[in-house]
Amino acid sequence: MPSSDPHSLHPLDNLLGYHLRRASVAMMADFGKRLQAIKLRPTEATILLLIETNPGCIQSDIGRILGIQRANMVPMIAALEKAGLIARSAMDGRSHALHLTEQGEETLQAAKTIIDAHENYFQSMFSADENKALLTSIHRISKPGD
Amino acid sequence: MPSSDPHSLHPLDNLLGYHLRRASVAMMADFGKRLQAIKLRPTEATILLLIETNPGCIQSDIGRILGIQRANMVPMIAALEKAGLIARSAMDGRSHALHLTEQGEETLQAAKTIIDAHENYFQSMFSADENKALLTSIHRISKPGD
DNA sequence: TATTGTTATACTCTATAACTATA
DNA sequence: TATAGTTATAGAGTATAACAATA
Repeated sequence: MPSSDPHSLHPLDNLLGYHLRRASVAMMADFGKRLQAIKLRPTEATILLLIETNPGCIQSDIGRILGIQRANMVPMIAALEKAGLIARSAMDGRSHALHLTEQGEETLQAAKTIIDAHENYFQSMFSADENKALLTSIHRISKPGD
Repeated sequence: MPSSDPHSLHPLDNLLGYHLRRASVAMMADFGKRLQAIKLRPTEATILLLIETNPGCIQSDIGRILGIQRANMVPMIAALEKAGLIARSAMDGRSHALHLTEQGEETLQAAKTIIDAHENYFQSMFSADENKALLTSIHRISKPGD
């Protein structure tokens, strides 16, 4: 096998997909660990952020934004309601508007502090320019339509 | 709430961790879909690459490199052996050297063609300079020690 | 006819604890 | 004492199919 074979020497080294996965796992692990302090999981914190920005949205909206199946949204929303962080009020006969409770807003503020610390921890690995370039590039990969 | 709140307008837009996750999921989905043609899963293709580059390695080595628990390596290696893609030969009484079979080498070559197409599909979103910067940045996040 | 919420289910991936045999 | 392989098990996350109620 020729030594110029791009897979030979370090077969994973130039693979964007592999390192994207490892980086994502590393950040998710750090985020999850930090969120344990307020008994939230990463997806739950993300849902609280979305409800704050889109009060009155329905759980199917959130599922579409986050790429989560409707069926899998059910236990997540139920858990947040049971924990007293969100409230549901009937819109039509089939959908319920979602809002943060007072406790949900308080928890979200704590989550935001954690998110900032977590993001700063990783983003401080890079210069401002590197950071902007990195976010722009990753956006391009993750955006569905673009 | 002040409009300068970085979480308000598009609460996920500036979150590196969120977009890293979405990008990783997008690439993994594409990779997995392409690999179905040769009945491999992403992790299995990665293991074949590592065995080719490190013939005679043991499954615990692979687990350490990929961040997979020893217990979870067992069914993966067993499946690759059952599929006739790898062979095990006793080293000591407790560990087995791993090698690709002929069929395993053939399958790996097909996997490499798929990997190249998959990587090119995503890396063609960027210029050569952008690509290098992106890989360098992601390496920095995913590398354990650095 | 399409959408919302729901249940049930299954499959993958991951994490932990314990055991054995070997070094 | 530490390591390699293994088993069993439990917890997430994710995917599909089906159904009732509603739009």
